[in-house]
Amino acid sequence: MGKNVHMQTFSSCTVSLTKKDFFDTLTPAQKKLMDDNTVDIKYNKGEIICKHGTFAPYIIFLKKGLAKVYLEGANDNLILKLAAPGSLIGLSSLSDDNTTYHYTVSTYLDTEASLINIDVFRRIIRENGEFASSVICVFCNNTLQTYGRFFSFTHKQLYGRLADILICLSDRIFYKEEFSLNLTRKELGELTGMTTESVIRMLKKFRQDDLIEMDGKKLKIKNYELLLKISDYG
Amino acid sequence: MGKNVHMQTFSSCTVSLTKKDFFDTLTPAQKKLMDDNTVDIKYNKGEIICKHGTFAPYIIFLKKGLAKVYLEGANDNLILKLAAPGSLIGLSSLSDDNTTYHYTVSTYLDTEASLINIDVFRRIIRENGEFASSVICVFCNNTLQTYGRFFSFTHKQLYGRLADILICLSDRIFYKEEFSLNLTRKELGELTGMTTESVIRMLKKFRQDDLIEMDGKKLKIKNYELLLKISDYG
DNA sequence: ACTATTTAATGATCTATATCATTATTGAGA
DNA sequence: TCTCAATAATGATATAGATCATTAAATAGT
Repeated sequence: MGKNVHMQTFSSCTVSLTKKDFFDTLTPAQKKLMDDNTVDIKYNKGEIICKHGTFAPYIIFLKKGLAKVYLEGANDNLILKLAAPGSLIGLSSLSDDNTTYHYTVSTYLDTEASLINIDVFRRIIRENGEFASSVICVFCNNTLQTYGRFFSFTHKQLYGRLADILICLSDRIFYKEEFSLNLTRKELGELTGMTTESVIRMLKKFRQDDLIEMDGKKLKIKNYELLLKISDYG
Repeated sequence: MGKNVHMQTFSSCTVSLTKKDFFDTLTPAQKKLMDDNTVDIKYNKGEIICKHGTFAPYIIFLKKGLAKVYLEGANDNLILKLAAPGSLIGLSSLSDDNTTYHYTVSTYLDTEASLINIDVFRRIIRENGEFASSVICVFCNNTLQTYGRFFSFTHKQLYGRLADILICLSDRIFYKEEFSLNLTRKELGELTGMTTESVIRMLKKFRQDDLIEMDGKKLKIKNYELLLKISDYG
């Protein structure tokens, strides 16, 4: 009976699950208002969508592709999360007193995004309680995810963190156990908080232990269960 | 000209600044509704206010005292933040599909809290856009703080993290440079993600370098500027 | 006031992971 | 097809910080 709530449930997975019905709470008038104040933009792989510290004129809704949300350090970045289609980016700029972007976002793949005027977004939050609740829901999910990631980073070691990410990529981004890895080892390192060299070594270990199979950019998870156990164990 | 936005601005400080006017957006009727569905409770030092995984009937508003919000690990905890008077706790349980507390909260000092019925809280969010915006604002601040902390944990070493916390205690909790340290070394360790022994060693180092002065539970910051530099440098 | 328990302090080791140095491989542009 | 730059791979070494072991001091309970 009941679900066992335990630290083991924390994962450093970085992707919130998609909310398809996010804009369904809008009235037709609000929908129109938003549409009139939104532009759709296509980005090539590797382009920057928004830059930490710049003024935030939009909330960004990711329609297609894949992006990383990160903090820039002196030498290395800290990836806060991967943004898959359905993600809202820039919500933390909704605060009235802090209207800049609080992270940099750039694309991994060719990406399409809707840029929604932030003042209109704010106005609709004030007008429409259901919509406001949805936004709060997104914040809740982001918060939980960040906490889980935080726990992983402080309590798991490299094996566990890398296992986390592989599971995350499989479960939440590519939706299958075999996928083409578009991330470099360096980027995997940024996602897991380890050096490139360590990523390489850990991946090798995983391959030797028959947990995964790699061929060029193709990666296949061979022993999902054990990988999950490694993620849990730390 | 302009403010230089840089990673150095990240701190592992754990306290959001107080929002005094949080409930000012409520109409008299909403204020009454909330009051009728709120109980005020006093907790002794060391008591648990809410436990990770239990159902969340309340949003907790901290009126007096000091509490820690943390995740329980097998051996050690991860303190997510310190809650000073003015803090709202349990907001992440507002999400409709996840109505449990996502962390444990216990008190450091004798503490007073208002427990606000969560359904009433939800209802008022839907009814009152201004209030919803304020809640979103709190989420924004929490998010920023968590990101900063995350950055510190992954990019700074022990010196920097301990410096962060001392500055935080001074600036945001006690509001002066000399204060009585109510936290044990173990708790400081949980706040900074290091072992008790390391806290002790770092504190000793700080004392030797004439950054701080300690006498029993009294702690005095002697060289605030340099401490800040250490926090920045990492 | 006296024991028992918790907390603090300190030194000696150990280890996970970073750092450094080098070579191999891949991919992109001319 | 060749060249240059980026990425990947691998071994050797260094180190921050954890872990372990012990003693000292402080706090609490009887």
